[in-house]
Amino acid sequence: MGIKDRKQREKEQLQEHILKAARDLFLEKGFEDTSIRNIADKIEYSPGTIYLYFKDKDAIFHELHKEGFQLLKQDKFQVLHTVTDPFERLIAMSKGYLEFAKENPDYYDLMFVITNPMEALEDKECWQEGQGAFDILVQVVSACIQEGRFEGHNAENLAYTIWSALHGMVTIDIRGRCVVVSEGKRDHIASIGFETLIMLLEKN
Amino acid sequence: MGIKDRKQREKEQLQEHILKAARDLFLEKGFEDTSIRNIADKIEYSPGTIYLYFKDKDAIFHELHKEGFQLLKQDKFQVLHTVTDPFERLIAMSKGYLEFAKENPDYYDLMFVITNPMEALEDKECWQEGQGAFDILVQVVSACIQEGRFEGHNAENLAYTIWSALHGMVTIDIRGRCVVVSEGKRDHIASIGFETLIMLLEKN
DNA sequence: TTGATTTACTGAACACTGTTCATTAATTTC
DNA sequence: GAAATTAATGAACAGTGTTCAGTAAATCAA
Repeated sequence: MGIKDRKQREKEQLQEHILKAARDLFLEKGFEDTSIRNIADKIEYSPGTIYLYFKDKDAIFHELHKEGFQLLKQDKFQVLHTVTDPFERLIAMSKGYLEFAKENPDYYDLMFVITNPMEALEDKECWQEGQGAFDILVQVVSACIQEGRFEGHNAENLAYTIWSALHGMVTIDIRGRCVVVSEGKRDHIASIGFETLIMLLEKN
Repeated sequence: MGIKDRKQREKEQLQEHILKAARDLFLEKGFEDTSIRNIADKIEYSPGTIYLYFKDKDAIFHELHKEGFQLLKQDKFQVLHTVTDPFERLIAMSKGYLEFAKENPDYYDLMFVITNPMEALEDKECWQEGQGAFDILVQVVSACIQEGRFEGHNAENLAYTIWSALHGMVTIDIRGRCVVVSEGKRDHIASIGFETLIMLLEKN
């Protein structure tokens, strides 16, 4: 009976259609200005229909948040395998992370700042997407330590601290708090911060 | 003519009354769940009245955001004058910053993460409250450099990087992203990060 | 082919949100 | 006491996420 198969296909197609509309609106107008009614208007369905395909608004943006992590992996973390030296890999990973944030500020906000998509986690102790990315960082730091770097440091602790620094730079920027740094540096302050962080790490 | 004086006083009293209600609700239920109508209900005035005393919701929360900075200064930065050694002062300041965030997560969110209060800046290039705090940090780092520490580093750049690290730790926590660190460390991970950061700085 | 059943979708309704503004009430001035 | 100023109201506007009774179409069984 192929009818059920077709129905299933159609259901997935409309779900993907909703997601595409949500993504387009989100990347154009941001999270706050993307409403269920906007999405419904765009795909020419009634608002109620959205709820037949997604539990609520958070579920939609959780899906987009997952997309963000896929993009980060594909665009920035994939190439890390080609960098053999652990410390070089750490540098490349940090740089890629900052590049991703610069190129996709809205996705970054959704992935690491906005609380809504986290509400859609079935198990709130288990944030797979973030865990995957963090584990890679811990691995890289671990490899550095095994090479004799970062004496006296614990891999997870140091990974967390490096992540914090990078995350801090990005959020200071995307949440409009970088006006405190002198005007000449302001628009590339994350790069400066990155260089400074590497300097700090090199002497450890 | 004392009538104008009294009227002025009454106006300021109601303004303060509105602010108190807003503060109470905000600290109890957070930014998102505090509405103009909530505030109006609490002080037993109509919603329209609020707009006779504040331009809009952002203006109210900009005022609370300012309060947060006063609190940070009084509670955590005031005592720094007693710490004479520059590096010790840098450590004390960082620790105070993290303490403030832990004790006042909602205020922190308003001061450094939520974009709304920034919309109420008359000149968006000039964020006085943040600037004041950042300048103190730059001063402290500067004093360390003058003492011979942090060779090859620029004061503002390093201050920004340290701030980023601390800010990153706080926001990872308050925006629910610290679930990626192993369970045993999770609830005091900012302290661990702080120690790690100090270790990094000590070798520079 | 017809009738019963399942499925898909609608759009009005609910309880909210920030904000505005004509109207009303009180106070102050002349 | 009348006029003018000031303060406060609350309904109205345009929006939000979400639900659900009702409708229409598609599928199934006889």
